[in-house]
Amino acid sequence: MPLTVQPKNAEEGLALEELAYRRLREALGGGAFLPGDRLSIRRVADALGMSSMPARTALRRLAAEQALDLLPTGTAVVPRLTRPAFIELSAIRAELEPLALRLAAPHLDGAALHGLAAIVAGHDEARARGDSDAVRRLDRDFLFTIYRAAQAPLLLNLIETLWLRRGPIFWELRWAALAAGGMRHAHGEILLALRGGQIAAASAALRQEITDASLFIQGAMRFADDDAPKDRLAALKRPQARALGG
Amino acid sequence: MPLTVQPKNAEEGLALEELAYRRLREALGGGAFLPGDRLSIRRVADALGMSSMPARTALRRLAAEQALDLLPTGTAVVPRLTRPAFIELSAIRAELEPLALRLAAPHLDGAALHGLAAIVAGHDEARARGDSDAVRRLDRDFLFTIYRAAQAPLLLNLIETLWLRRGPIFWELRWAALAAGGMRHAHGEILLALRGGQIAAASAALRQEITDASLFIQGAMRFADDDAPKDRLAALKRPQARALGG
DNA sequence: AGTGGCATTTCGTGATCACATTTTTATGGC
DNA sequence: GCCATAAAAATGTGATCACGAAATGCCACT
Repeated sequence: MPLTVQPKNAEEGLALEELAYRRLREALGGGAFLPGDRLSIRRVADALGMSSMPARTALRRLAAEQALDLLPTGTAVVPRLTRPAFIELSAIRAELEPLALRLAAPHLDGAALHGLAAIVAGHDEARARGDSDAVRRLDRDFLFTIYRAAQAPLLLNLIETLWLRRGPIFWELRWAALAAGGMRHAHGEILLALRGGQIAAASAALRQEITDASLFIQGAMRFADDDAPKDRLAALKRPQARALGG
Repeated sequence: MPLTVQPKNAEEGLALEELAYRRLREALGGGAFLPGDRLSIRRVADALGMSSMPARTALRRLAAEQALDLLPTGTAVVPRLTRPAFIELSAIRAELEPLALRLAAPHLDGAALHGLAAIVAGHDEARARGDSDAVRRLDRDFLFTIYRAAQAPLLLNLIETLWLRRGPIFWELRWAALAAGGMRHAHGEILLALRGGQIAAASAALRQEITDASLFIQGAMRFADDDAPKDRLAALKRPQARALGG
């Protein structure tokens, strides 16, 4: 992941398919789409100013990575997580991310720990400012700085995919994210354990954080399947409610 | 209205891309290719009797699933696991597969346990016969019967992907697989624990099996990175060593 | 106004082609 | 015999098009 951001120059020499893929991936992770949105090949191609081919390939790639779902007709759609799917996703994260932390721990030298401390400090400051975007970004930075240190490319890729798939439902929770200020912030605790060489404790704290966040979201979120039955009946009477059309 | 034409056989009504994908996936899992083999779009398309488009899409899909690697030029290549990559893969499996077992345990009723017992019995018989292919297949059946019972589609998909990626190196180990007869066979132990409702014990046994198998393979296998330096020198003197498959 | 049926638009799939780059093979010089 | 070099074959990418299926919109009819 490039640290320096130079979109124009960076995108200039890229293959079109790679450009489309990155744009779509960024849009997905950034909450540009809502769960249920349909992304047709031609519309994406038009929006990106390219022919169908690169857009098609990019959409298929994201679908293969589980970042998009495919309708039976082949149309790509932003995943609409059901409650069981979200629980499953959280359970997988609760296994893989502590694993990544344990793998990373031996590689975290003083400089790396110092960098993590800076992230935590920045996070606390951002939270004091009420800058929820910065909080979220720094939360992510803290964890992925650790995961990258694991030097486990396959595992890192899996975790990124899981986050990407969780992305859309998180952005629908933008309102709840503010309330999440009351959620226990475990990164300081994790950092402390890492500093002390207590790898198992750090791993357990991370697992606990993931589990807690999952429970919080399960409580705060109304999932697609939760209200589906009654909504279907309601939709018969009031055809507007929330069409899934794009 | 007929949604799609009823296929005469399983492959008849299939979209070409799906057919290519399944054929390639089956070939990969079945050991038809060797690590390092290059699969070019046109050659695959020719072999399957279709145009480039479906073959291209199928190869890209497998690459996105990490079942194939891509050279910088875009050519697909059967993954050549290095030792660190294999260790990483095993570590991920050691987390995810026990998780799947724990999720599956509540759903394993008497009939399911009976089916598992039949698989174990068949496995023991096949091992007595020296039928290593059947042993391998029943080993896989035993585990995936459990994993499917977890009713966790995302997790199942991840595990399948990991197995697919591990596939090629396993088939290079065909010779060693026979010697693996001495490897502890933990499935009976797992089944016993499941029968007794000892989920944690079953999970631990599965994790131990994965770890043991990983260590065995690490000992028996010469990985790509292990002998790369000297082999490159040898290849300069004997240019034939191993031609790329087609 | 509600409804059934039909036309239009949109969509994914797959074929074919041009183009630039890479990889392989043949060639010639040492 | 060995290696650099050029010719040739192979390869990935992306554009464009045709085709059938699906979704949408429209309008006449009741």
